[in-house]
Amino acid sequence: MTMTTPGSAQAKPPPRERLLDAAADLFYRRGTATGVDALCKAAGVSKRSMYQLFAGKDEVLAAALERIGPPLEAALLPPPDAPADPRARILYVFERMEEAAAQAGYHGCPYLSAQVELKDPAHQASVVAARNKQQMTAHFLTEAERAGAADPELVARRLMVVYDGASARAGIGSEHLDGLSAGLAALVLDAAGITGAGAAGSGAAG
Amino acid sequence: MTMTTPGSAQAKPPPRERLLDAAADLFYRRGTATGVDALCKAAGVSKRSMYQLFAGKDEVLAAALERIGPPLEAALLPPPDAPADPRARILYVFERMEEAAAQAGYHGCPYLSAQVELKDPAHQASVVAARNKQQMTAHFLTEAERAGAADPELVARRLMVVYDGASARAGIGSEHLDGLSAGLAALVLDAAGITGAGAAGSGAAG
DNA sequence: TCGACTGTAGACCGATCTGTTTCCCCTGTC
DNA sequence: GACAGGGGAAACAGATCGGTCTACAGTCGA
Repeated sequence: MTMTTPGSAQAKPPPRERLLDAAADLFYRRGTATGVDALCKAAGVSKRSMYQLFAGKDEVLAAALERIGPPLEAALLPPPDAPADPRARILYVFERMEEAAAQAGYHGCPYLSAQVELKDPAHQASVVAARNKQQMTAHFLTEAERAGAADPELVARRLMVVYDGASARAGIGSEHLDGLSAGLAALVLDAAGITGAGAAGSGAAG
Repeated sequence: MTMTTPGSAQAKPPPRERLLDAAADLFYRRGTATGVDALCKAAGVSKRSMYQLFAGKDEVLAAALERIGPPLEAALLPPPDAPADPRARILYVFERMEEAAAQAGYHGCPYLSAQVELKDPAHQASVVAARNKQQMTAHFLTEAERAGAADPELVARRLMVVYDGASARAGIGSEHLDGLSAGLAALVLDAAGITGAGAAGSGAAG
């Protein structure tokens, strides 16, 4: 076996990872119109290497969106062993998103941004984005089912609308969300009869 | 007076209007990355004329976003003399938006798309977009105040989140919204105690 | 020391980008 | 008919686009 992966974690990761990291960062901050020259320069990778590792820019974009999936889920979704309360496990997502949205440099959900920018739902990066967003929908759906909601799919769809709307508005700087999305999500849960562990029902005031 | 504006409404509008119409269409359908060559060709206007009428592409984009404001408001906001019921005047917006979103070629709110694509809130087109979106917020705020809501600004902010989230998800083809946004808006109004003209209060089921 | 291999640097290609300029037709006025 | 001006067609410029290719430096095992 050739030592393509150095045994001791030394200076920098291999070109492929450097490319994906730079792509996730640049495409998110500056948009998918960022050129491959800028991308390769930021990654410290030659274009020759990039085109050996990927078929083209679109594939790099799709792979970068794929790559940020696990860390994004880890940051937004509650760990499987955390609180068992479905309501808490749903509101958790909105609380983490609002925390992220309060940071400087937040530009909304990277999947939604990519889909809006590309406009073509058939683009491979759009497909990856849609698939990853589906995981959050699945989380909402699972918890709504666990909570015994009458129409868990409606709950999940409503929560996704709240999530995308709030993150988008925060991402373009039009909204500061001090609990706005969490309050809206709580409203959705109240209407579905998904109450907290031992809490009472419809107490959320307008 | 030279006959720059022909007295009789003949074949085609002047170059400026043709440019703005083509810009609104192309930038919305293909994104703001559309080139000026394609724009001028679609408008039937020479680049020479375009750069005489506008300082550059960015100014054309901003002017095009400005131009679509009045017709968009006319299509989405209830006419001032229509129903006096604040709840109906709010839900009206979501019903019109869902109708538009059901049409082929819908790609979400053009203002939000532009802001997401440009990413720079200081871009003149982003400023125009933000100003125009503010008018819908003002409509929601006015009606929430008229309805005597305890926190009309919160109601307006929540409604904008629902509006942007639903239109964005419909625009990228991830959602079909059969009353989804209107139901969510109704939930917001219920929580704020904004009931219909003679209707009862909190009947919306999850 | 010698390939074999990997990866960087960067020239290069044709196409396209924004923006400028030239040329010329067409129309209205005198 | 002469002429002024608006505006379309298109060449042009310099930069950048996505993508290909050559040249060379470093590192490995033998």
